[in-house]
Amino acid sequence: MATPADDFIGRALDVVESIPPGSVMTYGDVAAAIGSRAARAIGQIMSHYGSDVPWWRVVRASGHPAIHHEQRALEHYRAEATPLRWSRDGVFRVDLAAARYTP
DNA sequence: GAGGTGACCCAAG
DNA sequence: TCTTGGGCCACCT
Repeated sequence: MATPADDFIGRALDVVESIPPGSVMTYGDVAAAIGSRAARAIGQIMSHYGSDVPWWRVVRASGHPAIHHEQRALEHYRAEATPLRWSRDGVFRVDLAAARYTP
């Protein structure tokens, strides 16, 4: 039976949902997890369907959260004790070395 | 069927 | 550490 998760979108959302609290994955890792390299497509999907998944656990390869959503993501990181690296300008990024989730 | 867009990735300076 | 340029993939109209 073809469940919604069989679609590219469903799989992407399923991977994001599988990320445990306090951990994060990069867009590229999510794309690779479903057998694709469409990191950008993940972002597009998140912008439309991310409302139903912990999108804040998905960050760029540099550790920066979804652009224009940094403040919102920060609230979740602090609530989940996600390891962060702060810059002198008040800019933060996720410490992938400690928070990157590898299934 | 084709083109434009995007919550991106990588390599080099 | 930051910036620039090019490339890849999937979605939407």
